[in-house]
Amino acid sequence: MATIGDVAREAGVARSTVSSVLTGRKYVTPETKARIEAAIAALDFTVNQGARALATSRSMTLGLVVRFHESEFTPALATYIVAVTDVARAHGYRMLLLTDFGAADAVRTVIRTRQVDGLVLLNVVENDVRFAPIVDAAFPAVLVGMPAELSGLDAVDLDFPAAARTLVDHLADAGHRAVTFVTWPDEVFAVGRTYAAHFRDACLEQALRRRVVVRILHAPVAPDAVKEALRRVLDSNNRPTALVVHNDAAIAMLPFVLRDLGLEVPRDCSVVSLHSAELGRQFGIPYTAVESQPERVSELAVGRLVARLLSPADAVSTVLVKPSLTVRGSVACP
Amino acid sequence: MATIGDVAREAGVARSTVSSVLTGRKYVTPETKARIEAAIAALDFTVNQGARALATSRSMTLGLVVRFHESEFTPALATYIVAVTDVARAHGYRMLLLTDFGAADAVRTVIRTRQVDGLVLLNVVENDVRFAPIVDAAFPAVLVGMPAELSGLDAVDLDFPAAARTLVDHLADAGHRAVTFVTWPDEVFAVGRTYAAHFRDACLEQALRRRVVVRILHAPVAPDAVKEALRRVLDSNNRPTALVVHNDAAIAMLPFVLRDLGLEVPRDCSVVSLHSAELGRQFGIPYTAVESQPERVSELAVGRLVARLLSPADAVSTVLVKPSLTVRGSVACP
DNA sequence: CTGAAAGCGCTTACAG
DNA sequence: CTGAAAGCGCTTACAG
Repeated sequence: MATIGDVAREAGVARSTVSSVLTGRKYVTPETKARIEAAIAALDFTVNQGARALATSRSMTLGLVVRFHESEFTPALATYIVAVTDVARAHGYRMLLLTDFGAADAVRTVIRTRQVDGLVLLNVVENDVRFAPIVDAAFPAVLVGMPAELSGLDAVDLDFPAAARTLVDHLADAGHRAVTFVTWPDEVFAVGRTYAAHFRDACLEQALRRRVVVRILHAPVAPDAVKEALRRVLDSNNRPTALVVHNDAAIAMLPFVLRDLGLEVPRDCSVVSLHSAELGRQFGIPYTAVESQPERVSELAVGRLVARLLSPADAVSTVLVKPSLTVRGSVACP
Repeated sequence: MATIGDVAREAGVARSTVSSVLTGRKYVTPETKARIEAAIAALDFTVNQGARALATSRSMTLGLVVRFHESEFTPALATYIVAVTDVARAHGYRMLLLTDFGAADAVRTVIRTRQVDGLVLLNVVENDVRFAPIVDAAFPAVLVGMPAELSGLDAVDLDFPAAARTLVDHLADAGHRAVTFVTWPDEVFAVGRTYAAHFRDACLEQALRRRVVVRILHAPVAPDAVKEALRRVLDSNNRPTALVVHNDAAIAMLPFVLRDLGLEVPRDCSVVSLHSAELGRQFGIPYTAVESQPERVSELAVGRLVARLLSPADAVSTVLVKPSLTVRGSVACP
């Protein structure tokens, strides 16, 4: 493996001059530069990133901290992982993957060993154990998902309250007055998934405002259990005229249940949903919906983190991605 | 951030002695060792991995090369990413995530910049463009998935031929003589997914051996298209008595189609499948099946790579994970 | 058993 | 504009 010294010798200059053209931080006469570039090409030289990191004390690497909660339904995780990594590379950063191994300790260790310049946290919960070591070390980080109010960290997420209002309005505008809101199981709220709570709160508020009566169903995510829960709602005498669904498992299973019961959308029941874009695409979920925007969220999150690395004193910010409604004709007048 | 020099000063020893207790490669008297450990604790010292990597020329980092093929159906990708990373950590390795950016160049660059000690390739295809730079550099790597015969690289995968034989036998044993084999669309074969071809070949061979007549359906993966394709097969006069499905999109949509047509499994049609464990779990796919084993495959793959890092001269090996059949009562006598 | 020295491959003031 | 020197934080022969 050629080193910067080999290149310098080949080009007949000092190592520091080679370094100048590598970093581009210093003017080098075109002729010298050309000679150095020729030497680099001839020797097939590539800078040793580790050595550079040691010299600059910047690793040009970000850490992606992923957590897995068994109780959840997250086929969309890969989309975020890949999107975040792609965006990071576009900014010139590599991505170190940190899976959960006693999350708080993992974060503490990676910060202290100086392996990464900043952290991206996926699957954030309200009072995430990963926050403390980051805040303690005043380490640059960005959250994908909303924390509780005062985490002191940058965060990016879909605007779940706005999404809820959009969906409720869509139903209210069509004349619905009694809807069932299918949301996540209690555990999801309990572990502090703010997307669940924020969506629910906004949904109920907007319903009140629009004079829509809402019943809440905390549906499980296990396939059979969620079907059974949906069946009970749809097979009753006072069937709601519409469903607002915020539960990926439920929306994936809903078509089965509807067919079982011989119900048609929107004739017998209107449906709107908020679900992951990935799920929607792969299962062709045919309902009017707001879908997650993993690419957009990832782009903004990494962009924020990179900006903070450049100016650490920036004020902490929270960015909410505007939801967009895709109308698919699953809503009719009741 | 405390350095090894700070620790040495605090403990009143030389830096090299501190290094000896850090690496554990040299005997140090218990008293000195205790003093050094106390100093490490007092200063909250953690070794700078980059500096260590530079000194040892081993990064203790593996690269995970992920490719995305739009045409595919891979909600299971995250499972592999997380599993591989977990296993690597258990072996003391960090994981650098490399998403596709002109795959061959990406691999070449990461090898030359010495950022990783070895590579794990996910989503391998038959004549993967990522092979050449690895073989050229004689770089340690392991493939998750089967390459064409002579890649010269270690590989680990589910034993797809054995899985095919198991499923065909299961149907043949129950007396089925005319089955339809639902497989991946042509593109999947065309891009060189060996799992598709290996399964198909073994399926057809075993059917011949067991005197089962097989019709082949290359089903698309788009939700509506795959439903339509299944509908045509199941709604015909000469409906097969059983289905062998190897196509995650098809198996996910099959229950819809069956209910639409008012068909019951196994009364009207038997079903066996090979699909991803992730899909099976999240959608509760109710059919007798062989499921992918992401954890097991990941464990063996990383284990193989780590072993090769220790003894680079080992013979190249191909490991096939034995499939296991989960019987769920979706097969009856025709 | 311990320590002084050299070196891993870079970058960055600082002279010239 | 170019180069010699020091330094980033470790490890590893090699003396003692």
